[in-house]
Amino acid sequence: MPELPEVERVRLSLAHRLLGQRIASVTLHRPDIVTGDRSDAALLANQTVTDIRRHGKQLAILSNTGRCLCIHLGMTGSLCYHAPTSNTPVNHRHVIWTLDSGDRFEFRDPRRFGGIWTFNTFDTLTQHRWSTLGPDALNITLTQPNTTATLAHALQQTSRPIKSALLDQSIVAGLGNIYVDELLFLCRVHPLTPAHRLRPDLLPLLIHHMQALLARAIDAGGSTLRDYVDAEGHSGGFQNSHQVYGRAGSPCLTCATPLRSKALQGRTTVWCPNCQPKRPSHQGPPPAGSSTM
DNA sequence: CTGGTCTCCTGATCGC
DNA sequence: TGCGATCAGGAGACCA
Repeated sequence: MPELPEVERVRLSLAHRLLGQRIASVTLHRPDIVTGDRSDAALLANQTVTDIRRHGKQLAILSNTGRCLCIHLGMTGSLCYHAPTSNTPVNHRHVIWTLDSGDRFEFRDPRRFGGIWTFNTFDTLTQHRWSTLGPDALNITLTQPNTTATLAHALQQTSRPIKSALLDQSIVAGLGNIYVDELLFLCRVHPLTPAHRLRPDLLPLLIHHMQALLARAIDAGGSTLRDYVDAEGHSGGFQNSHQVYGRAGSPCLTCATPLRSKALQGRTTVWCPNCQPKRPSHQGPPPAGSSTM
């Protein structure tokens, strides 16, 4: 479920509750979801939370000792904060952290596609596990030409469909099935367009729409399709703003053409055959005098 | 290198 | 009411 906007909402809501709090104890119900050192210390027992960071869809919880936990929510993972008295679902709670205050936060993950990785330092995490990730989707901006160039280069290197390339976390970290479909619709790009055939002058448009889309999704609290909630239990509202995701067969909100869908890489892909033709008009030769990158 | 398929799991939903 | 088939937001392994 969680893609970048949802994970960012979890980060913000968790930080609001957790920063400066000391973890009194940790209960590990399912050791196999933790990779690396599974000791209480590695899971931050008796430590104070100093920072919560995010890269793509992954979170890092840092403590005053320098240790850190990397948490990946997978499809159904959630990190929820609870007061001592709250009664919440007790199944699939794999790890429970109890704070000095008595409050607790829990990692639940019914499908167990998510997981937790322990590291002695945040640098170790960034140099190993996170080193294979591309730039964070929120950090690719037109005002930082190097981030734009990195993405442009990665896309030029592959003939895979643009949809597959954008889902690849080593090219850009944070996009998932929902937001890639939404982004390609906004850019009027057909999802099967070979990445290296994307016209260079479309890249600024792609980046512009990516930033705007993610920002709007974060503002709306993310997308809740089934059971996504942030650390304080709040659902998202952005699912009501989806233009194409989940709307296969329904009329395009722009031109009323029925939206098409097809499995690509095993993921349902939805697009408008009229707004996103195989050869969009704006993928023809650029107007004279237009800039290229 | 590529896409397609399968896999890890559970649960919601739909048609019969 | 029950039952099986189908489908999910992620991601890595494997095969052709």
